[in-house]
Amino acid sequence: MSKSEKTKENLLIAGQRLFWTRGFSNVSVREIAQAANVDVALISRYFGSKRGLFEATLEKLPAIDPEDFESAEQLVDAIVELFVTAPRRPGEASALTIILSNAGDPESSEPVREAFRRKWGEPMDRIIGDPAKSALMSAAMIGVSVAEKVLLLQGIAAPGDPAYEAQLRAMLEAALTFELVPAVELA
Amino acid sequence: MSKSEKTKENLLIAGQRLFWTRGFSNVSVREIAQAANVDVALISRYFGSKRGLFEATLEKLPAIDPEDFESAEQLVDAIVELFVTAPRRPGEASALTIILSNAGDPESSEPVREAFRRKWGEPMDRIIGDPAKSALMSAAMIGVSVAEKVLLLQGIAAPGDPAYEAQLRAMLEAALTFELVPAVELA
DNA sequence: TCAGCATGTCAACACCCGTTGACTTTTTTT
DNA sequence: AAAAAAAGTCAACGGGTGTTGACATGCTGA
Repeated sequence: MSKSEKTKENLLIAGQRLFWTRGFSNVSVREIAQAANVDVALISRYFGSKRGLFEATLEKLPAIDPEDFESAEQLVDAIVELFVTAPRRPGEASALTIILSNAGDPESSEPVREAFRRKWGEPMDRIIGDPAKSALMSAAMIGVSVAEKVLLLQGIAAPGDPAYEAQLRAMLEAALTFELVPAVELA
Repeated sequence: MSKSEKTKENLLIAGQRLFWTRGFSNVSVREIAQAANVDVALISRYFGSKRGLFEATLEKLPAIDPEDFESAEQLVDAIVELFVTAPRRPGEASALTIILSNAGDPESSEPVREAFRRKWGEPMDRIIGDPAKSALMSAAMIGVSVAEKVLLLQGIAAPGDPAYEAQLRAMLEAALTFELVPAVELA
């Protein structure tokens, strides 16, 4: 790897960590440069602009590959891994945090939305077949994440709790079989 | 109403509209002042600071009163009204949008979280009895809102669709009866 | 060795931010 | 009508923002 490739990589890693947790507008280029041990000017040089670096980090998001799945049920495991297990590994932020921390900013929410659609939304639609159920599963994951990370609600099992993953899995399966429109009758 | 009360009111209305839709850090005091036809300096004068105005707008959020409910089931109607019907009235932003558009900003997410807890979270806990189910209902509403407003997912019935409200109601009722930990068995 | 390119450094740019204090205007009270 | 209080105006402050271009340094091939 050439020298410049190495500094590009450093900027990407630092940008990823900061952008993904605090959102585009809440992180400054100088802060990223300092975290990457690199001069600020190099961000504009190598990525064109702050936004360019942001979009480059989005490219590093893991994606769902429809080829890997034969049934919708198999998807649940992958989603739990992608949205819950992986983010807990050191250095890997939650994909959902990105969505949330950029929700209010029109400039950054658009590339985030596009990345989500391309990397997860469309593959999930393809696997599940029904866009409504696919959307509902996304909604379930997002809802729990917001409740846990933003509102800091008690009651939902803590992420450290071994029951947490099972609970999310159950919610996803419920979403998968949830009868949409008209409303279901419940006891 | 005295003259100053009127301009305070104008600032609150403008701040409400802008803060609640675009988030604290994505709105400038000059923009609010212009929208309220008022000088910028008056924000600091009347509310102490930008943050002071922000917190003052949060006080105008509608609240849930436990006195009004005898059963958890009655709550579903109120939540749908509060989070779905009311925001569609002109000038009233969604309470959920506030949560989302401030999720990435540590400074503003704290007062938002506090307001949420005081106005909705605790009353809901009181009515439902089980904090886990209460949290799950919040999560359901949030998830659907993010899917609809942020990710712009297709598949979930559009807000204009008469089926939309019934669908949300069904989701809330499902959350209310959803068996948490251990995972439920589904067909 | 020296030219040429790649890479990194630095200071400055124009701009926007929230906040402040001195000032003028308007309203109310004496 | 004069004095006092309230309300509003304006310019400037220090500081942070992303971006740029001139310059210095490093490395590489002729």
